[in-house]
Amino acid sequence: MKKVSGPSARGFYRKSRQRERILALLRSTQTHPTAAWIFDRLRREFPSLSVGTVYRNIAILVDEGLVNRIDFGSTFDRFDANTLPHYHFICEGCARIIDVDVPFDQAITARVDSSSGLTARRHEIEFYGLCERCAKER
Amino acid sequence: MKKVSGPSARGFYRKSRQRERILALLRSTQTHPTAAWIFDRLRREFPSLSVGTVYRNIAILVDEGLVNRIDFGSTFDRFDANTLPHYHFICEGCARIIDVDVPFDQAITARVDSSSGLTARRHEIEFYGLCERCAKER
DNA sequence: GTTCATGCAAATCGTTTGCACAATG
DNA sequence: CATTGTGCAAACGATTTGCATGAAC
Repeated sequence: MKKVSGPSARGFYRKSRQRERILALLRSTQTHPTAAWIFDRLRREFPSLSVGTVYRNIAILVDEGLVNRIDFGSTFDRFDANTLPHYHFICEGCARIIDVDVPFDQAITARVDSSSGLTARRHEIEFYGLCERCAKER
Repeated sequence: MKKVSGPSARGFYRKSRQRERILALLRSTQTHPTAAWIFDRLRREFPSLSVGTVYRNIAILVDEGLVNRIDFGSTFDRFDANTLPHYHFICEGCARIIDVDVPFDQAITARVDSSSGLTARRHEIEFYGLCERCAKER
């Protein structure tokens, strides 16, 4: 249970044309692209681009705080037999997922204005921070 | 952009000792196990257990609504250059992720009672439902 | 000139699947 | 006995990594 931080917070990165373009691409769209999508787009400009470069640069951009990775801080699926509505706390130190006793608030789902064309049926909340154990270790 | 539903909602599953134990295991813990963790535990009881069986049974349990899969309905990572706090809408029809204009409510983070030992620093919300396009197709 | 980023390809890792056999109903 | 579940191993798909070369500073 690890794999939480970025590539290496060494702080200094040389600039590269490829990374500049990846960031520009991500900033130019409202969608939430996958690495494959980015690769496909940029291949036109950089005919010899490789997927490794895309992944490495995304990791750097995430490390720099310019881009967010949308996941649960975990690469593999997790499962939960608690089928009652409840929220999760994800520890940024150890990646544990913990049920929180924050009351489930069904009214939040209704905050999505249906005039947007979106029909929200449910919602989930994840809280991020440090669990007791990890908070002490720092 | 697909892969949204379960194995096959054919509705009938024979019972199996392995699946019963997987469900019992998931119900016995507050953690949110990965398939590997389950496999490792059950290997003791079923020395010839295979990972395929674990995955197949989890899929069945999810299909039956007895277990939830914790992910974003997507197998690959997605990225977002919008670093301002905002919420996401995930379409259960096409798996698209859409920014919603629900006002960001920082107060929600404070709902995590610090007496629980958890230190929440931020939160995220995902709304699930159907986007305009998918709602029409049904 | 030294260091870091790139391209290429192979490796890794979580998950899925085809097949022959065992268990269920 | 007809069908579904299991184990095994191979296949898969997304992501990562080692290495030699090229770009950045």
